[in-house]
Amino acid sequence: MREPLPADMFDELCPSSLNPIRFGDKWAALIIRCLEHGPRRFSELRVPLSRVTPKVLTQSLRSLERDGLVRRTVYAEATPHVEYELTPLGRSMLQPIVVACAWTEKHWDELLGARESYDQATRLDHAG
Amino acid sequence: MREPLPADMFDELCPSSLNPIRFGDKWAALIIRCLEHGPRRFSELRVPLSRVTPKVLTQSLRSLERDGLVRRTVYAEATPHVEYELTPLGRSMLQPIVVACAWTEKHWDELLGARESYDQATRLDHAG
DNA sequence: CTGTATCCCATCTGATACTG
DNA sequence: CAGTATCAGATGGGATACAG
Repeated sequence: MREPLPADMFDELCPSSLNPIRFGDKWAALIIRCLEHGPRRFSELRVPLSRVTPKVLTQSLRSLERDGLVRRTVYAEATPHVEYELTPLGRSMLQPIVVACAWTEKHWDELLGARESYDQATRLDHAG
Repeated sequence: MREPLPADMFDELCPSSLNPIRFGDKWAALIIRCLEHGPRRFSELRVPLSRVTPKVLTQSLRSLERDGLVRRTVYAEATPHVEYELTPLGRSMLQPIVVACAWTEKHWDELLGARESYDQATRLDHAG
């Protein structure tokens, strides 16, 4: 039995919307990291990605499948289900993702600080 | 006198629209690489980025400036001009960018092949 | 030279409800 | 369980023209 994915796997502030580094669409990198340790079912992915609607999650998975990064397998058994897993190509993408995430993590404060300063200066500009 | 940037610096097929790895907006990574070897003027950047309209180029530069990745300097001399250059933070981003670009370059064919196969299979699906 | 102003369209993302 | 359908909003990007 594999480990369930934790619901708090991703910080609410972490999604790619604030992260300047993006791999494909908004959730692609997070999905790939969810698949790092083996195949996952759709419902499993929904746990850590609870803020993603099923429609968007499907979209994103299809896009990853299209790029050959993820393989989708349907099991038409008594309890039918679907599993997603990384292809070798998808797995190879973990390296640049990890490097990028490490950069972001390391410079997160610097980044937020810069934005704050810039926005404040801009506001003052527009006011005065 | 610094080297002018070549007009064919970027392949038409290369822009981030096809590249699944993105750093910020569509042109951010390309801009950062344009600034790798020193400051550049707006008009200089327009040469290799000829497919980017001035409005969008400005937008993207502002966004990079906001994130503290690029510094903008105005020279109000007889011939006024503006120079953009990487901050240390921006320079540090070169590493993840280079890693990501290396990945994309290495797996480009694989990626395009996967898309083609997927699209073809999808078309057949919808036809038959 | 270094941008801005408008207008517009495409894409992405999301909310909500529904289905084989 | 694993999605799809529909509608809507936000955002990004681009064309074109103009300005300090």
